[in-house]
Amino acid sequence: MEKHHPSPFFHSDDLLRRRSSASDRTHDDSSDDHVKVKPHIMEMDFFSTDHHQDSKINTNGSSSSFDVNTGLNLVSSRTPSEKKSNTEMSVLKIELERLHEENRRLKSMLDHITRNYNELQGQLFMAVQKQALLAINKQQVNKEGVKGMSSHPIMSIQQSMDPRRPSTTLDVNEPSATDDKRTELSASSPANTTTSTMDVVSKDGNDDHYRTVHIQGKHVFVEDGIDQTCQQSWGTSPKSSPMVDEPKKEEEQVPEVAFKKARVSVRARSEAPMITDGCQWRKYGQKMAKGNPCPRAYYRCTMAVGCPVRKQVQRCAEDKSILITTYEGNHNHHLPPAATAMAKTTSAAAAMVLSGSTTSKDGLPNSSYLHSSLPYASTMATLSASPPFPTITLDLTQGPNPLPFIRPPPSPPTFPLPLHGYPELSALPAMQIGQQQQQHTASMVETVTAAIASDPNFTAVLAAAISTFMGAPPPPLPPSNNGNNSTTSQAPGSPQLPQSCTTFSTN
DNA sequence: CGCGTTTGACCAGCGC
DNA sequence: GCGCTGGTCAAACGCG
Repeated sequence: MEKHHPSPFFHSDDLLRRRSSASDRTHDDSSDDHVKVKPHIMEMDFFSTDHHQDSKINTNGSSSSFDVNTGLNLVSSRTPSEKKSNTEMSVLKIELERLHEENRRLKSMLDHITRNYNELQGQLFMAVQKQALLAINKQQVNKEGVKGMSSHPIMSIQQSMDPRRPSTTLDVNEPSATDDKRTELSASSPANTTTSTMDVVSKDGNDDHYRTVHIQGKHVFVEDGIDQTCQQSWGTSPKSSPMVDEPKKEEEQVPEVAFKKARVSVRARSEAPMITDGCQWRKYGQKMAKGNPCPRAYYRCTMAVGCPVRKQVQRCAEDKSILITTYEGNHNHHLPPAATAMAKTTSAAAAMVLSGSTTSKDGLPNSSYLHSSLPYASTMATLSASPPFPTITLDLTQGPNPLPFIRPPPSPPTFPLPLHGYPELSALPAMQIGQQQQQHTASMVETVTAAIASDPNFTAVLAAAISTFMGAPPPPLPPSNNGNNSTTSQAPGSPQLPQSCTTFSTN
């Protein structure tokens, strides 16, 4: 259905290359001619009306060589206007050459920048998670050392119990404001109306103890709980899906299993029935889901035979303009260039999630959980996880507090978002990284979340990152392979990750 | 005719 | 055990 188009860069470059190839050829010819064919030039000029030789020679700006090469003193037979046009042609060719070179330079620069961006983005989110967890540990230490922390502007700690299992949770800032077992590390700087949230789930050394970090605006909520993914298998139909029995070894790799079986979904406003994410999908079913008048559509990846990746697309019952798409499963093939670009862009960021598992403690849909517990839920992007299917949810919907200047374009949504279309995305992480090295935890978190809040598509890219990283082709394999090598390719050295668990849609 | 979508049937898991 | 629900299958259908 969805056809991916070659990158505009490729197009323009290709065009340029093709255009310039003519000049390349003539250029080479000329040089060759100068060296080797020179003895024959006389004959060629004598019988040919082709002016290439002349123009080549003229590029040297030496009209005398013209006479010498031909030996026919043809100059005298040319009109001044012909000479002039030849000169102009040469100039144009040189200019074309120059542009071609410049284009190549810019292209390599772009590659370089993209690579750097990927790395930095990954580092950024690694740092966010690290800092958040660091802050938790700090609080736990404080909690043990100091009692009555509620007077602290940032921290107040509250012990609570997980419904299923005792766990230590921290409730900071407003202990009585919510019953959620979470810790909020609040940066003190006020008045940032743009908010966005991101949930990061990590695991402790303890196998079944997980920690969810919600980032909302300037606040970081930390949530402890039990990791169910180690005990619970995820998947669709155990009977049918080839992905289930595909790699049975996965079952032995507990943490990876948990991650592989994660889902990633995105809530976003979109009028389009489905979003373009770089993969090809075939609809295989549609169902009416309970509590939602809109049917849920089931799609299967058709980019490779037997690719187990599926996705569900459904409109939100409360707001039909919101499209909820959920990806699950692992691609067993190389991603198309569009998806690969997205994967590259964001794969590093997913390393953050990799460091833990993707799960959360309660079985509630995280969107509702977050929306009920977070004041700006409708305007923020949320990335969360929830059992029984560990699901990373990205909420890109914008509600009563829209960000007028950063609204996504109204055109049909297409993922991955072309980075070059969002130049600020390239600049931001590097900026933030530079700041994070110098600033306090709180301000770092603030910076990060502000960056996320400043552009919903940044979050989209992040979500894409995580989901695509989970489904990204092994790094050593060449990207942009459209050839759907349907061999199950797991990088020998790289962890097995769920592939392309992503859902995208924008306005 | 091939490919993708539609749609009812079927199956499994879960809760009562 | 039964019913509900989610997920998948596969035959029928439509379109280019």
